[in-house]
Amino acid sequence: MKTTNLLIPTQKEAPNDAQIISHQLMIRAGLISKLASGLYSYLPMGLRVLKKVEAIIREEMNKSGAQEVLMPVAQPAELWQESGRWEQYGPELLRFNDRHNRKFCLGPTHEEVITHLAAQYIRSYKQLPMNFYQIQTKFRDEIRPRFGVMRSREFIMKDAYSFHLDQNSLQQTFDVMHQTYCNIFNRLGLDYRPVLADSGSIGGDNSVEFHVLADSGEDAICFSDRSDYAANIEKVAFSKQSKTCKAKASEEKVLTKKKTSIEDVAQFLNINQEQCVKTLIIKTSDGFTALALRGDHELNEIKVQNLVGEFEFASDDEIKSLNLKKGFIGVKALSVNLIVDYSASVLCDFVCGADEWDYHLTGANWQGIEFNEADLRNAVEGDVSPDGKGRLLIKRGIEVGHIFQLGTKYSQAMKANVIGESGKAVTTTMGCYGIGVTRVIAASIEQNHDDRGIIFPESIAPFQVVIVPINYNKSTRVKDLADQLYRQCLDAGIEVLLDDRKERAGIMFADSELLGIPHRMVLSDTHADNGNVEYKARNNPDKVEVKFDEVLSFIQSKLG
RNA sequence: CGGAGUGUAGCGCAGCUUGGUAGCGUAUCUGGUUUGGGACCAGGUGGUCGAAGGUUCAAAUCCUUUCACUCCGACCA
Repeated sequence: MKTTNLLIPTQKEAPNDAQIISHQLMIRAGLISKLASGLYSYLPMGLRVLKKVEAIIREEMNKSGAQEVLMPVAQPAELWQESGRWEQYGPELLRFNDRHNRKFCLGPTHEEVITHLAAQYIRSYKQLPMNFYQIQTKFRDEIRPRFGVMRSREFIMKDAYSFHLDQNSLQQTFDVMHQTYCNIFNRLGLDYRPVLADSGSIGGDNSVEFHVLADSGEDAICFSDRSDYAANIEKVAFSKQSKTCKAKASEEKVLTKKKTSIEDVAQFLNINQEQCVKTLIIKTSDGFTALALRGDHELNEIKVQNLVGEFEFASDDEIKSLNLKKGFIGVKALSVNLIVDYSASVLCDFVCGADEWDYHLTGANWQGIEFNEADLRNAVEGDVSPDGKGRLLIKRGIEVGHIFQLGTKYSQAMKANVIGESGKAVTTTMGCYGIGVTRVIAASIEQNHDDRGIIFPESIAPFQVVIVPINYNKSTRVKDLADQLYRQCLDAGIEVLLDDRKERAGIMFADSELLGIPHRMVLSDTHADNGNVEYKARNNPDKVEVKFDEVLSFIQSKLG
C-alpha cells in the first residue's frame, strides 16, 4: 500500500492521559484513537496489527483441534439468570432493555451462551470432547479503565470453552491448550511465563495464567530461582513452619509515642520489621476477627476471603468499640478470634502493640494466647519457594492469557448433559481458555520499543517492509526505482508500504521508526549512482547497501 | 463508590490570583527557499475557553450546579 492512501495520523506528542509507553506509542503511531473512556477505534495501522495477532491465534487454535464459532455480544438476561450470574455480577455487567422492555446485557464473557449451545446440540458422550472458540468483542464496564487498550471497557478476546465427559478428558485438553498458548505467545514474539493462578470468582481448581513480563504490569509474579515454580503472588501458598527459636526475653512495655506504623516502631526501637507483629481487625459476616502478620508482610485479601468469606476492614469507630487502640493493637488484649499467619506464629521475643496508647511490648511471646494459624500473607522476595527448591524472585507481569478448569458449574446450572455409556445423563465437565487479543498488542509494545518508537516483531508488524524514497516527487530516477521495487515486493507477496508522500527524509524516517516496521529500504539519487539500495532493520542500527538487482532476494532472505 | 486533580485550536500548554480585544509551540493550508534525520521565511485557516445558571456595564477569569476525563484503592483477558 501507499502511504498517501492511508490514514496514519502520527504525532510528536502523546496526550497527557497516556501513562504507559505502549499507550503513548499506540496513540503517537496512529494505531488507535480514543472515543471515550475505555473505548478505542482501531485505525488502519492498528487494525492490521490486530488482524495479524488474530490470525496467529486462529491458526494455532485450529491446529489444536478447536472449532471456531461466533456468538452474539448482546445476550438475554434469561441465560444469566439461569447460571445465577445476573445477580452475582456487579455493575461491571452492562445491562439494558430492548424496545419490548426485555432485559439484555453486553457479554463480558460467553460461558452462558456456549453452555446453552452445548446443552442444545451435544447429546451423546460420543460427541465429546469438543472445544469451541471465538474471537469476539467483550464489554466489561470496568471501574477504572486505564492504560489505553491494556485495560479498556470494550476489548477483543479469544475465548474458548471445552466440554468433556470426565476430568481426565478435561485435563488432556487443558494440557493441549497450555501448549497451544505457548505456541501462540512464542509466535507473537513475547517474553512470557505461565504461572499458577487463583481462579477467582469463576471457580475451579487448576488455573494457569500467562504473563508477559514488563515493569508496567499490574500483577506481581513469583519465580523460584532454582526450579520451574512460578505463580501469581496471590496464589503463592505457604505452609506451616516449625518453630526454631525459643522465648528468652522477658516482656517489657516501652514508650513509643505516636509511632503507629511498623516502619516507625522498627526504626525507633532499632530492630528489623521482621521482628514485629502487626494486628489487623476485620469485619466478617460473623463479627470481628483479628489477623496477625509479621511486620514486613502484606495481607493477602484473597487468602483471607477463602478463609472467612467476604470481609472488610474494621473502621476506626469499630476498633474503638472493641476497646482497642489503633496503631497500638497487640495480641494480648483481644476479645475477638485471632488468626496468626504461619510466619508470625513462629516468632519469639517479638514486638507488638501494648493495647495502650503510645506503648508497645518488646520481648513478647505467644505463650498463653489462644489463636488459630493460617496462611494470610503475600509472598515477598527471598521467601523459600513453596516447592522447597530455591528462593522466590518477584517480577511484574501483564496477564495476557488464562486457562482454567471450570468443572460443572455452568453445565450443571444450564443442564448441559449428555447420555453416557451407561445410558444415563452425565453432566459435562468444562474448561475455559482466554487470551486478551487487544491487550497482547499493548503488551508486545511494552516489551519492544526504544526512544524512537515501536519495534514490532515481524509476526505482527503492520507491514513487513517500508520503502522510503528520498525526493520521490522530484527525482524521476528515484521514483522509477521505488515503484519498481514496490511492484517486485507486491508480486513476491511481501507486505510492503511505499512512502510516497512529499515529505523530507527525516519525517519519513521518524514515522517508519515510530510505527516499528521491521525492514526499511531507502532509495536515493546517491545510492542510485552506485546501483544500490540502503537497507536497515528496525532492531539494528547498522545500514547495509544492497545492489538493486539483488534487492528482492535480499529482502526475502531477511523475512522470517 | 471513596480520596486527589484536570477541562482553553487536532496534540502539548500559557492566560485565571488582581474581570476589560483569545494567546504560544506544534499540526494544518498558500507561496517561496531548502532536501539523508521531525527545515527556514512570509501569509492564512481553525476556539460558543467542558456545559448550564448566577454576580457584573463587562466573565476563560468570581460564585453555584452539572458533565467529562485522568491519577491512587477493590475487578480482570
